[in-house]
Amino acid sequence: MRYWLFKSEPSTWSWADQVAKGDAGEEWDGVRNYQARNFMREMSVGDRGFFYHSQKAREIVGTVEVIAEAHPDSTTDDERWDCVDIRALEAVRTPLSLDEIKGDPVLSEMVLVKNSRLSVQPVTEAEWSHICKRTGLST
DNA sequence: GCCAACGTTGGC
DNA sequence: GCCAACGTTGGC
Repeated sequence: MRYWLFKSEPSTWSWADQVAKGDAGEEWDGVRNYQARNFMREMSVGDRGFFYHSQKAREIVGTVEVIAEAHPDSTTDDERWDCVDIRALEAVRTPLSLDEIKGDPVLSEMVLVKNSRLSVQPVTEAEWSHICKRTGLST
């Protein structure tokens, strides 16, 4: 299993929106960046990811599971763009802020810190378990 | 609200 | 195929 991070502006698509979709989940559509798309094409059903709020919030708020492999993005006819489907798994007990991530030696090399503009990105197993521990997630 | 960083587009 | 111009994202 691999680990990822999905970034979203809460005003566009928030954790609460994702939770409201329940186990049926929802397409992670609207990605128009090749790097982010390529990562989605690498995903398998069962992969886990963090859900991160960008802009004003800037914090990890929960975990998600990939429930469908990459398929054409239904919001465009442009066949270049694929996306996966994800469902909400678990909310963090306390959100982990970007400042805390930057200040943590284990996490300061995260893609989130190094390439802040990438909206879908890989997370290492070490980063995953460390964040789960810090935020009270069951992994 | 500003601006740096980055990605994309299009002219040459 | 290079690079300038432009648009977008997201942290501050």
